[in-house]
Amino acid sequence: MPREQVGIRDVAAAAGVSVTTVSHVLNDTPHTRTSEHTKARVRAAAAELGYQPNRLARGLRTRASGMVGLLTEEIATTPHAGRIILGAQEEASRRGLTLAIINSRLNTDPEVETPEVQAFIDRQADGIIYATVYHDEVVTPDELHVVPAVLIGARDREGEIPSVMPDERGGAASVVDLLVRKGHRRIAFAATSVDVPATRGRLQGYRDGMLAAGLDPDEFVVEAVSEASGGYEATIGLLDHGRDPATRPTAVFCYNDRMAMGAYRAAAELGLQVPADVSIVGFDDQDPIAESLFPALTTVALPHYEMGAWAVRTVASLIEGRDEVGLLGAHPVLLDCPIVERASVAPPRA
Amino acid sequence: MPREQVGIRDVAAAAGVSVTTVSHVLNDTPHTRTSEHTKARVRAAAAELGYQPNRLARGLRTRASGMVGLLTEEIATTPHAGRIILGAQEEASRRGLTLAIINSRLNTDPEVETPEVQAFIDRQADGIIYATVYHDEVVTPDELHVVPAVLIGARDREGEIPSVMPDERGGAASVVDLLVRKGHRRIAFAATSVDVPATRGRLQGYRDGMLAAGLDPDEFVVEAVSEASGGYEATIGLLDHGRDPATRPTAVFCYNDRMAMGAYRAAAELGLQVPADVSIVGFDDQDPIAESLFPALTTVALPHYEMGAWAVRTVASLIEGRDEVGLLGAHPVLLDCPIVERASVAPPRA
DNA sequence: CTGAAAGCGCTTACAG
DNA sequence: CTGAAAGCGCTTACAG
Repeated sequence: MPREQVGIRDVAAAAGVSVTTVSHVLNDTPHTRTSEHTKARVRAAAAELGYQPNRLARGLRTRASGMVGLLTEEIATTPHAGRIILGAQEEASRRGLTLAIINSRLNTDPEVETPEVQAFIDRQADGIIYATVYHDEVVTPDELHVVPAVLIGARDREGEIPSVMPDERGGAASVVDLLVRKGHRRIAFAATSVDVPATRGRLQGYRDGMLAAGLDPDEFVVEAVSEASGGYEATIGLLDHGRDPATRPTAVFCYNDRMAMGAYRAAAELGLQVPADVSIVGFDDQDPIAESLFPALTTVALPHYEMGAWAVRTVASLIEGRDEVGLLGAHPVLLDCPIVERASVAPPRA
Repeated sequence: MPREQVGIRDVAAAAGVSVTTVSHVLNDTPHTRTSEHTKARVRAAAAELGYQPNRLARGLRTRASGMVGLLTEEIATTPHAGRIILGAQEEASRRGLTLAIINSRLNTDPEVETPEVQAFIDRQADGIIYATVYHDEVVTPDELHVVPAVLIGARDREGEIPSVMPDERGGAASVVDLLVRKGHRRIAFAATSVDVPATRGRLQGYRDGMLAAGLDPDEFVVEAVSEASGGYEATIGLLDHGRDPATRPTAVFCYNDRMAMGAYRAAAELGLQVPADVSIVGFDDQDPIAESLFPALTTVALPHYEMGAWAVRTVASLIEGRDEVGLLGAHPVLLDCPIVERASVAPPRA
C-alpha cells in the first residue's frame, strides 16, 4: 500500500511557481500579495493532484501540532463518559484540531509520574485536557503546568488550571423547586454518604430548595447506598412502616437514577402508583434506565457533552494566548444540569 | 508557558558526542557498535537534561507517525461504545502508539466523501480503525484502501479490509444451552424485527440452541419492539392470557437487556417471581440495567473492549507488513459473547 | 567505534 | 508580486 504522497513540490512544479508561492496561496498567508492569476493556477494544480499538506511537517515547522490530548482517568467507570469524549471531539473538529486520547489508571498520588501527560507532550500536543473521575480537587501533575491545560470534573488545588464541573447543587435545587410548584411539600431525599462532590452538591441543592420553599430541609432526608437496592430500602422506609399517608412524603428525590430504579420497585411492592401516589425523581439521566423505566423517569441530566466542548474551547483559547486566565484558574466553571421532565412527577393526591 | 525544549543537539553537546551517536544509543539502532562508555555518557546526559525526543520530527523523518486513528460512527448511540475506545486505547498504549479519535455523523452513502478519513491521512496516521454502527456490511470509503485499515462492527463488502464483530449467534445459542441444562424445555425468545445483524444473529442462535436440544425453534418466538415496553408486552403475551401454566414458557430469553427490564415488570404484575416462577435472560450486559435489576439479570456480554483491542492489534500487524491479510479481509473475525450469570435463572418449577 | 551531511515536507523571514 | 534559502528536530546511509 504505497502512499504516493504528492508534496508541495509537486504542486509547485505543476503550477510553474515556487513552493513559497504555493504555501502562501494555500494558506492565505496575510501580508502577501499574489496575483489572482497565479493563485488560480496554484489552486488548480493542488486540486488536480489532490494535494493535502502533511500536517506532521507543518507541525514541526510551526511548532504547533494541531493536536490536543484528552487524558481520561478510568473513563470506563463513569457512565456517559463517552459524551465527554464526543463533546471534546466535535468541538476539536470544528476548530481543525485533532483529539488524541489516553486513558490512565487512577492515580491519586500527586508525586507519582504521569507518563500519559509526557506522551502527549512528546507528541507536541498543543494543549491537554485532564478529565478526572469526580473528585473535589486534585493536585495536578507538574507536566501539566508547562503546557496549556484544562481540568474536567475537579478543581486544581493550586488554582492555576481552569476547570469545569456540573452544577449539581443548582440541578438538585431546581428539582425541589419543580416538585414544590407541582404542589408537593413533603419531599424526601434519598441521599448517600460517599465522599464525592456529587453527593454533597446534590444534598446541598435539595436543602437549598427546601429552605427556599420554607420547608424543613432535614425531616425527610434518608441515607442509603447509591444503588438500586439503596433506593429500594430508602423508599420502603419512607413510605411503609405504617407511616401515616397524611404525613409521609409525596415525592422522593433520589440521589441517582439507579436508586430511583429501586424506588420504583419499592413503590410497586407497596401498591403505590408512580406518579399518582408518589412522584419519583432521579439524577444523572442515565441511559437506558431513565427512559426504560415505566413510567419514564423525570431526572436531571449531567452536562458531559458540554464539559467536553468547554474544555477544548478553553484550551484552544489558552493556546492562542488569550489568557483570560489566572482569572480562569481560580474558580471552577459550573455548567447547568437541566431537568429532563418525563412521566414520574405529578401533583400529590389531594 | 515557554516549553524550553531540550533537543538532541543539547544532549550531544552535553555528552560531547555527535547527534548521530545520541540517536543511535537512545534508539538502540541495530548493527551499530558504540562503546559502553560512550553509551553511558549519552544516557546520563539525556537523563540529566530530561530529554524526550520530539515525536513529530521523528515521524516526519521515518514516515511513521506512531498514531492510529479511530473513526467512530455515531459513537454516542451505541451503549458501551466507550469500551471499544478503551480497548483500542489500552492496546495502543501497550504498543507505544497514540490513538486519535474522530466521530463522524452517520453516512450510509458510500459515494460521499469521508473527510474524517482524510484528516487522519493528513496527519500521517499509520493505520485507521473504522468503528461503524452495527450494520451487516459496508462499502468502505476509498481513502481507507490506501492505508492499513480495519473495521469494527461491519464486514467490508469488497472483502479487502479485515473486520471484527461479536458472535451474537454463538452467544444466543449458549444461553439456550444454559437454560436447557437447568431443565427448561419451554424457552421463549422475545425477538425484534429491526434489520440489523444482532437481530438476526441472536434469533438464529436461539434456533440453533433449540434445535440442538431437540426443541421446537418456532413455537415460543414472539416479536416486539426492542425496548422495555416491548419486553413487557411480549412477556405478558407469553405468560398471561389464560395460558396454561403447564404449557406456557418457563423461561424468557429477551433480545436485549432493556426488553428484559420490561419482562421483569410484566412478571411482577402477573405475580410471578423471577427466577422461581420464570427465568429471564437478557443480552448486552448493559450497564447499569443488568446489575440494578432485582434479581440481578443473567445476560450476555458484548466483547466491546476486545474488539477495540483486536482492531489495533490487527492494524498494527498490517502496518508492520505482516499481511496474514487477504486472508484476513475475507471473513470477519467473530469474538465470543460470554454469558454473565447472575440471579435471574433457576430450574423450572417441578 | 564515531561523525558530517543530507533530507523528511513544510513555513517564513528576507531579498529582489 | 515572486522565489531562494534556512531551518523545525530528528534519522540514516555513508565515509572514515
